[in-house]
Parts: sequence; structure tokens; C-alpha cells
Amino acid sequence: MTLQEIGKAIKDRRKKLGVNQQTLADLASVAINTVVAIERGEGNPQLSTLLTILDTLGLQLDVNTKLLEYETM
Amino acid sequence: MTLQEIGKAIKDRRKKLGVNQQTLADLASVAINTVVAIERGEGNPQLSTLLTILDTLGLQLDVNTKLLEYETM
DNA sequence: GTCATAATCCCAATATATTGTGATTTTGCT
DNA sequence: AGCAAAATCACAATATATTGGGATTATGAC
Repeated sequence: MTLQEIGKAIKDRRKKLGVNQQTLADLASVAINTVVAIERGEGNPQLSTLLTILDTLGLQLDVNTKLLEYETM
Repeated sequence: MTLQEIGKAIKDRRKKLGVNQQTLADLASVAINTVVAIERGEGNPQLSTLLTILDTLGLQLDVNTKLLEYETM
């Protein structure tokens, strides 16, 4: 996943949970500006910041081997 | 996955590929110090740095919903 | 044990993320 | 259209990652 896709995943999840950016920022103990930037795919957060936000939303990060081209078809 | 687990995944993959830290750093266009810190779980890389290193190793990041307790047993 | 390579550490300089504040724009509802 | 809440933007101050250089330690082969 790219930066943009991760941002979208966060925004989608937040919406699904029905919380606004300020609340998410508070719960994750980060500034709302940081949440805004990440969701818009304009941010390049530090890993700890990203993990905290994901965790707050009940999401996690996984490392996987990339799919080969033919595996995506 | 935690910061430490991600670092370990990177180190394991690098070893499996048989490349040293300097080569990985060069291929990913980051400083060797950065690779060292991340692998040791002491780093808190920016997302772009992490993505570049993972990509160089043929790895990728995924966002998933966290497993419920009973799902881990 | 010796040697060569790899990995780690230290430090100063630089780049970039994060934060807080306030203003502005967008969205959704009636 | 009008209103309230949510989202976005702008900017300066601060915190932290990244880098480069050189030195030190650990690892593995012979």
C-alpha cells in the first residue's frame, strides 16, 4: 500500500466508526493537523504516529511479500 | 505489528536475500545508519523511508483490522 | 587466534514531521 | 438559502528523523 492508500484506509475506517478528526486526534494523542495530512495522503508520518492512529481505530500494520504480477490477475 | 517486529521482518528478509546493510541502504537510497536503527527496532522511521526499504526487499505494508483475542488462540 | 567484512555506535549538521493557534472553506441538514 | 459542525489551510515554534564521517565492536571463514 502507498501513502495515499493508507490515508484512505484510515479515513474510511474513521467514517465507519462515526468519529470526527478531532476526536480521533484526541484519542490517539496527536494533533488534528497530523490526522488531516495523513488522511489526505499529503503526510509522511513517523511510524509511531501511524501505528498509534491505526491502533486507535482498531487497525494494524502487516508486512507481506509483494504479489507477483500474475498473482494480481 | 510493532516497530520491533517490523525491524525484525526487514532484517530477516535482508538476510534471506543475502545482502548486507550497506547494499540495502544504497539500493533504497537511505543512509546505513537509518537501516541499522530500523532493524534494531530503535528507529522510528518516516513512512516513506520504511516503504522504500520494504519495496527494495520485495515487501509491502498492509492495513488490516486487528484480530480479536479469541482469534489468536 | 587472525583477518576481513559486517554491524553498530557517536556526533554534529541538516531536513522534515509535529504541534498550537487562528482563519477559512466545505459538508450536511432543515 | 442559512446554519452548525467538520474539515482544511497557513504559519511559526519545536521535536525528531536522516545523513555523513569516522571509530569501535561483532561475526564468520580459514
